[in-house]
Amino acid sequence: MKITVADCSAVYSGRGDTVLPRGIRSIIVKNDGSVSIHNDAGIKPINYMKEAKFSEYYNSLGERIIVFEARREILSITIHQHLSNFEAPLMKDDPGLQRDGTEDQLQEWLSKHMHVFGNGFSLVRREYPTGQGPVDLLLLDDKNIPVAVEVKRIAMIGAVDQVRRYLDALKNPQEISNNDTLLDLETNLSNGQYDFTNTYGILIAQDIRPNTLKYAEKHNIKTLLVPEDWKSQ
Amino acid sequence: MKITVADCSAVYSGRGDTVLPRGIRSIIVKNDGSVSIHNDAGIKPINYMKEAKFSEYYNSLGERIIVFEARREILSITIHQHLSNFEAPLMKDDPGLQRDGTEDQLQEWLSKHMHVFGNGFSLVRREYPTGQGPVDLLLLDDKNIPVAVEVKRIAMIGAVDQVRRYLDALKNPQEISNNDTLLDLETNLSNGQYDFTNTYGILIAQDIRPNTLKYAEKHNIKTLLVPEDWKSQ
DNA sequence: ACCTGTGTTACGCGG
DNA sequence: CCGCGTAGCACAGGT
Repeated sequence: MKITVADCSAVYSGRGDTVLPRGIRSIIVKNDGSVSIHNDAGIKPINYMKEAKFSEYYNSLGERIIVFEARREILSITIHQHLSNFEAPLMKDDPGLQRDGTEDQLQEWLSKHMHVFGNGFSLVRREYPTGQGPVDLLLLDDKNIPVAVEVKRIAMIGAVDQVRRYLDALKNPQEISNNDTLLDLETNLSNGQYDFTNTYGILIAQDIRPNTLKYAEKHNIKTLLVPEDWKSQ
Repeated sequence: MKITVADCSAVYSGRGDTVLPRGIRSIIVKNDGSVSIHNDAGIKPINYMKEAKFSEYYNSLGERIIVFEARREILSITIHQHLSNFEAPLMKDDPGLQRDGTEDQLQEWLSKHMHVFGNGFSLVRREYPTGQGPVDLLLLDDKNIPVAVEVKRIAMIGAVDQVRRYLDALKNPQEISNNDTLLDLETNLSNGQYDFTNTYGILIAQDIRPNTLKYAEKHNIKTLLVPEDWKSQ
């Protein structure tokens, strides 16, 4: 990874359009071709582009212009004054980050601890396809009614809408989306055994925001909190 | 901004929990106290924390441990081997990025080009409060029916849900959210003049994804595309 | 401080 | 390549 400190300006065009006025910043070019222009605050770069190829030119003032290109995007950096350089030789294959308590782990844990949902609940399958994307968990309750469960670490209003979409799709299986996978279709067909007419939704999370709680209630979606010590159960 | 290259490992605990195994990386500390640990690929740092205060210790192996703390978060970096250092003196106040074609600009432009919506449309107001957050534009159509318009650059499925929430809130103004601002309430009261019983929604964007189009149709929300050359009109 | 919405979100996964 | 969903999302703007 190579760092250049320079008085520079930049123009980006692609997914959006931005202009970065002249100023002194760090330009970081990584081994995979990713570039970022950083100022002296915050986490995110001001301008950036990933896995790009670059070429260099000189303008009429003799200033160096570096053009990064990829995927119908272009980032052009003008070096008005080069200040310093630094080379950081890093690892080729970083072992990478290990996350803990992710939604996926929570989903896995819940699939093995049905009692959290109440008595008589059983798992049909994780990531059950609905035709509007897979629902996190499909359960059967004590009356054998299928239940669509959305799992979140922090549940915000969009999570309720997700459940509504899934329930909608489960109740109206005739609506077949272009984006359904073969798996979707096969599963739905082979699972004609499930009667979704009375299906309902549960939103379960470690934290549910007050507005989200209200919104869920309004749309008859049940809400549950995950036991705080779930990881140690 | 100070860059340290080191063989390091890290543990983060706060909004989530992560462990970063030992490896050679760049540790960037910015002037506002933000830290990021970067590997040699991609745009995002592996670990990071913003505007944190740090303190240093040495463990029994004589390795330096830097602990960053803020807002009930903690990031602990162990320096197994220090490799190099670099200081990049940047500007205190960066002029910052100028964006073009943002949703806000698009909204502004649309508010002045009602003809895009059809004949006889007029603007009531931008950011009209609904009790479920402000709708981007509130219009009156040729029959004086209020129309809730959601503006997006790229419209995905969540945008449709947003419109549904707004319409819902407009049709049922008795539901007063905790998060309504005074402005919300005042405006809603003073605008009892509008009859929302027949209100409907329009989703307008530069790009609407196929699934989103279908989903909008299903819920009787109209969709419109912004003229591609809107910026030059 | 929390909540809401945008972003060139980035990133990973699946098709 | 697109579509979808998560993220320690970051960040700005409001209350």
